[in-house]
Amino acid sequence: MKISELSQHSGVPVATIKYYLREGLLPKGEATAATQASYSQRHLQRLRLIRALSEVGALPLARIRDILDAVDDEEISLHKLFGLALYEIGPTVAVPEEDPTWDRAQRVSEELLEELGWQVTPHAPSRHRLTQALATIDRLGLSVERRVLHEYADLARAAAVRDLEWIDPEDSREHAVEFGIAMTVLLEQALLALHRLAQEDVSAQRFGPPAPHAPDDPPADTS
Amino acid sequence: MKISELSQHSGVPVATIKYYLREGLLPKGEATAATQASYSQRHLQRLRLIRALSEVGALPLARIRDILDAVDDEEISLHKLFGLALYEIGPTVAVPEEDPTWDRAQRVSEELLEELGWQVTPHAPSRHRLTQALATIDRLGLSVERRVLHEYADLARAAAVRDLEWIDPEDSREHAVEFGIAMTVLLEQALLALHRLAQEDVSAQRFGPPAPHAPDDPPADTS
DNA sequence: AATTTTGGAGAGTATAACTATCTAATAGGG
DNA sequence: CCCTATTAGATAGTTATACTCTCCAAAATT
Repeated sequence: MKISELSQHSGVPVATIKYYLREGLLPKGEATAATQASYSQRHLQRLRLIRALSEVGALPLARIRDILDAVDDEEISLHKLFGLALYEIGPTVAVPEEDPTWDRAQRVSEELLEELGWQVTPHAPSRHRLTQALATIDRLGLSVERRVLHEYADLARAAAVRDLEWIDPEDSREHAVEFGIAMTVLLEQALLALHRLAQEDVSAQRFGPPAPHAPDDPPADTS
Repeated sequence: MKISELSQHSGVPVATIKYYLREGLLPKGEATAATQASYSQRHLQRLRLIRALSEVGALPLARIRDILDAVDDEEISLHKLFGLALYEIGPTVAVPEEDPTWDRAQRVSEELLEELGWQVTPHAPSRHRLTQALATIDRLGLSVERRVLHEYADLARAAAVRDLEWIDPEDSREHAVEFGIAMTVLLEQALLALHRLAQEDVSAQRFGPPAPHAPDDPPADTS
C-alpha cells in the first residue's frame, strides 16, 4: 500500500501521516526504493489507533507515542504495559509544595483508598488527580462527604470491572494490549457521555419544566 | 483589594489576571482613579472558579467565559443555565457526513437512549460524543454488547443522581449555579480518578502478580 | 517523454493561554 | 511635596501542540 492509499483508507491527510512518521508515532514503511515505501495493514491499524486515541480520547501525541513505544517493546509484559498505559492516559497534575489545603485533601484521598482496600501503587498519578479535585472543592468553600466518595468509588469500581472484563490475557500480546488500551479510552468516553446525558435527565426531572434547554433550536436535526 | 492583593490571595499572576480582564472572564474592578481599581471578594471567588474550571476541569477559557456570561445574565433561569453549562463542559464533536459507520453507531445511541427512557434534548452534544465513541470502536474492528452499554448507563445514572443531590434549587441563583457548575466539573474529575484507580486495582487482581506496575520495578513478572 | 507521486527535510500556520513591555497616571512613605 | 513603586490599559512577544505547505530529486505512471 502506498502512502496515498494509506491516506485514503484512513481518512488522514498524507501530510499528517508524514508528520506522524517524523514524530515516530508510525513506523516507517518498507522502503522499496529511494523515494518509495510500502505500508501494510499493520500500519493502517496503527494509524487508526493513533487517531482514535488522539481524536476521541484527546490524548496528546507525545503520550500516544510513549504508549506505542512501550507496546512495541517486547521486553515489557502485558501487565506492566497496561499499567503504564493507565498512567499515560490520565492528565498530569502539578503537585504544589507547602499547601495545607492540598495536604488535607491528600490525607482524605489516602484514607479513602485505604478504606476501599484497593491495590494501587503509591505513586499512581490518579491519586494526585483525586487529591486535586478534593483540594479544589475545599478551596471553593465546598465539601463532599466521605460517604458520597465511597458511593462514587463503588460505581467507579463496578465500571472498571466491566472495562476489563472483555480483555483476554490469553490473547496475543500485541492484540490484547493495543485493543485493550483503545477500549479503555473509548469506553471511558462513552461512559462520560452517558454520565452527562444522565445528568441532563436527572436535572430535567428534578428542577425542570417539560421543555428543556435549547440555545437556538436549529430546525431539522440529523436523524 | 488591589490587583496585587487579588493576585496574592488567589495565587494567580497579575499579568494573568489582566489577561482574564481583557478576555472578559473577570469583571473589571471598581475604578477609583485613572490608574487604580479595587476588587471585591466576589472577584476573588470568581477568579477561583475560573481557575478550578480551567486547571482541574481543563475547560477552554472561551467555554468558561460563555458559562460565566450566562451566569451573569439574570434573564436565564436556573434550569436553562444548568442545561447550558452541561453542554459547555463537554467536548465538541465533529459530525462526519456520509459515513455508514457513524450512522450505525448513531442508531445504536438513539435506541439505547430510547430504551433507557431518558429525557434529553435531541441535539444534546453528548449524543454525538457517545456516537463517536461507538463509531470508533466499530472502526477498530471491536464491539460492545448492548447489555454492557446498559450497565454503563445504569452506573452513569447512579452517579448523576449523586451529582445533583446536593444542589438546592431554593438556594440563591448565583450561589446554586456557580457552585453547581463547579461541583459538576470537580466531582467528575474525582470520579474519573477513582475510575482509573479502580481499573488499576482490578487489573492487578485479574492479571497481575502481587507486585503491580512501576516504571522501574523488580523483575519478577511473567504473564 | 511528460506528468504525477514519493520520501525526506524544513519552514510556515493556527490556536490557546499566557507573559512581557511600555506609557502615563497616580499612591504611599518620608 | 518629592520620589519610588504600583497600576490600568494596550500592544507585542512567547511557548506548546498539531498540523500544513513547500521544495527537491528520484522513481513511478501514463
